[in-house]
Amino acid sequence: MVETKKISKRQLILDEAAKLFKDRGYGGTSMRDLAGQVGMEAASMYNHIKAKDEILASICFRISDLYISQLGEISATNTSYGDKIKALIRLHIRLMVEDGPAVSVANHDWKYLPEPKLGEFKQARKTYEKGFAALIEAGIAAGEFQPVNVSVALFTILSAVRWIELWYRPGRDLSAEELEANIITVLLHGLERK
Amino acid sequence: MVETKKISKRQLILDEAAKLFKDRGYGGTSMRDLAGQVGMEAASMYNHIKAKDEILASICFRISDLYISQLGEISATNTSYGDKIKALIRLHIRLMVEDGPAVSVANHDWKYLPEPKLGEFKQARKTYEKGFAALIEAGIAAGEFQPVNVSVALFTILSAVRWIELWYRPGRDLSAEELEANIITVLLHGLERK
DNA sequence: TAGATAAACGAACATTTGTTAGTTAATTCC
DNA sequence: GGAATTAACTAACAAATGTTCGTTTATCTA
Repeated sequence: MVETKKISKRQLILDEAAKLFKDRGYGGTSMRDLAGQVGMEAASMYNHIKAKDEILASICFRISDLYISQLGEISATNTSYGDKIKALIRLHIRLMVEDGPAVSVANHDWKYLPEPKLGEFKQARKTYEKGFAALIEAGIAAGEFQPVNVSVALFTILSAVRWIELWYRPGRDLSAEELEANIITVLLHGLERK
Repeated sequence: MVETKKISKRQLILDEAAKLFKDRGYGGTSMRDLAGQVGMEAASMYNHIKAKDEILASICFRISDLYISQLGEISATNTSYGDKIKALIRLHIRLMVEDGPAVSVANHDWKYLPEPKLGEFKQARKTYEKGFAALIEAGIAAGEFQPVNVSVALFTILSAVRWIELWYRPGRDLSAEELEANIITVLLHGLERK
């Protein structure tokens, strides 16, 4: 038997769902829309998934798990806090470029998760933010960073990389590497000349 | 006749709509939900508004008009480019704090505008971004700013202030003024110590 | 090859959606 | 005070929603 289906039908549904959710939003995407994109009838999809909101949950938690595990690895490295922050910024950019639609859904449509999934996701996000903030705080304590409000710095960084999804298209005049370098310059060194 | 209704019923509908759209999204908010919040039946609202998407358009264009007119004023002032950028950052923060729900809707739900409104809004946004980018470019040319990619700087700044909506609550331990000062520090001077 | 499982289908379901129609009560105008 | 306008209501609409049902077709297993 030839190995033609490298990707499961379920994964195909999740991938197409991420694209549609990103473009039209969760509520704006009907199961019939999605089925049309996948190439089957809406009813047939229920052989592979349990419900519409299970699709959403699958996408969101895959991304949040990824972020949290990566944060753990980066925190544990033996480098300066500046380097850790840079690594995190690079992680965000890389994930956005490589897994754009899913990241976008995890950023915007998570609020349509039904309880108790909603609470779990919020907690996961908080865990990530806490870990990120701890690095900034330690960097300030070590004298590496300016004594700026930690929450403000955290969200400024998080949102700066989040915007990429709405703007960056692979194959723009800017490579992913240049994108990283420029964002890091602005965030870590500032726009104004010293 | 006593002057009790300082605010029109239409404006009340628009205000409540902005809050609901922000929380549940445009598609996630039904006209019956909105009517319940306003305090009348769904059908009654059609005495004050033409259609659901007209509500969305009203909110979005009020905000975009505001931004564009303010950008014009700030551009025309006789100050350094650093000061102009700071003024714009302050404008974003102030609008977000004072008119949060509407700004949030203009940031997220504009994509559900039907044509031709959608095209008009996109153009308005592009106009604003062009004007903002021109200031950054001029600042670089004048030697005030680092020679960073203009688009990256633009979107890093725009998204940094956009994040406030999801995080800042008036009456937090941080005042609006401190918020401004901290964000400007991070964006213009950078996180790292010089 | 026979039987079992997986995966597709069309049809129908109960709700919910935005909106309109027709009507009635309140307010304003002359 | 009568007429006209405004703004509210109930009822209903057609369309779209997520999902289930029973059935058929394809695929794998023994």
